Amino acid sequence: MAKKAHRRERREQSLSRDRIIAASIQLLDRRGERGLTFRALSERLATGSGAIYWHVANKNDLLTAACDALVVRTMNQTVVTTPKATIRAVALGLFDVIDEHPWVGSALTSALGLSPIVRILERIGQQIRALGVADDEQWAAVGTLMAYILGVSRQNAANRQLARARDLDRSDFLEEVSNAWSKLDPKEYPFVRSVVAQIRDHDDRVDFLAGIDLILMGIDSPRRRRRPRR
Amino acid sequence: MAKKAHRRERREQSLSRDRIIAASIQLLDRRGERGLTFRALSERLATGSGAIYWHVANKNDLLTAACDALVVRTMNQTVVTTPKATIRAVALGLFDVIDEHPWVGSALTSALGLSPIVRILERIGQQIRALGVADDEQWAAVGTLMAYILGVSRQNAANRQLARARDLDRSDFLEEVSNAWSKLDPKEYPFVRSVVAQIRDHDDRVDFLAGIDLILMGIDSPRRRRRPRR
DNA sequence: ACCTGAACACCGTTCAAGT
DNA sequence: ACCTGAACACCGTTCAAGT
Repeated sequence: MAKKAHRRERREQSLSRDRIIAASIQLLDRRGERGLTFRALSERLATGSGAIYWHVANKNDLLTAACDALVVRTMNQTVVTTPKATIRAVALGLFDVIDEHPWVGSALTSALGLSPIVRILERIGQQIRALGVADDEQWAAVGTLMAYILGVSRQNAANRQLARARDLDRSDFLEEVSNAWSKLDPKEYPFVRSVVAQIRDHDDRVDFLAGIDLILMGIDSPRRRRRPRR
Repeated sequence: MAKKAHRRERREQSLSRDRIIAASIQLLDRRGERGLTFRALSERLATGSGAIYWHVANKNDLLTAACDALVVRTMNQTVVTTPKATIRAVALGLFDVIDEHPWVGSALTSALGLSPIVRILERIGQQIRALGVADDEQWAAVGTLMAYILGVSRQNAANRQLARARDLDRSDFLEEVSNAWSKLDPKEYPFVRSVVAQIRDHDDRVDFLAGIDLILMGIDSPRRRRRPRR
């Protein structure tokens, strides 16, 4: 008599950091942020939960690594042309990854000085330099763009997740939001009520790029008080 | 013989949503995001964990409510003067609350259409209107500012938390980041390496306001191609 | 109407023990 | 060196039962 009636078939590939990260991305995509679990992961990888800790420090490390993998992929996909076009491409690339993988948005906050953020800073920074922005203003410019890109992308992703959680598609969701906003007290919320119409049929990606252009315009326009003649 | 040797003294005040929210804020401030627990909360409020569910739908509801309480307070504290000054004041107010209560940053993402976000949109929107921005461009302007404010504040808060977790003060933390960045490959990371010096002695609040001004400049500057003469 | 607290179905992380 | 899986110390949420 065999010791175990039906032993689990052993995984064919041996465990590795990369395989763990790939499985994590799948889990996060398919089941959301709360779907990434050491139990779910070890089941999917046909291993013990403790084995994962041999390749990965902890859950946070795992999340950052998954994030970084996607950021690297995105950066490699954007072609470098003129500075402004490149900035737009990087921005849109990040917007789209976060739209597709909403968990990237929240994970990306975690640590300045950590690789995914640094990669993005570098990419944008090089373009800001190419634009001829003064040395001592480069940091502010890059920081502003960075904050904007992550800020909008994250908010967009949050909305999508909210919609998905309630089984609504994009337009149903916007419908619901604009309905809720229409019911606000017009005395207390005149502005929000006045943009209800705009909310309903706006295009997130277009708005996003409009904001980028707004910031690029600010970067380009003369600092200080008076405008130098051209 | 008494049934219980030392019965727990009963709370003097009866439970209420407000008291629960106040206690949650304290817990979040003192012990961080992971310190908000129904068990910790019920102990602090001298009640059963289930009792809290009578006043609050679930943990997410609780988090949003705590968030909203602080946003309301902040909005009430900012004085309205000129449009741009008001925008700066609102922005700085939010920056500071999030700096002081880092968990507000992450909780604020959650839901468009939910009160704290709507409150902020309204406040900024009214100023954008007062600036005379065209109707169909107001939404983009407000959205950009909003994303920027939340984006930077959140990143700042994340850094502070990271520093606190490692028992470093601000300058030690920046020291560490700039050290790490100095070690990056200069061929791969020329930009990041060139701004290492700026990172070390920059003032977050000043940079933050510089970004706001950058965006306000963009909002003010003529759209389309050509500049109208003044 | 409001509160209690045990019970349920989960977590991340550790670690002695195996190969 | 790498893996196993039980054990530990937690979670959020529910719910019969109490007042």
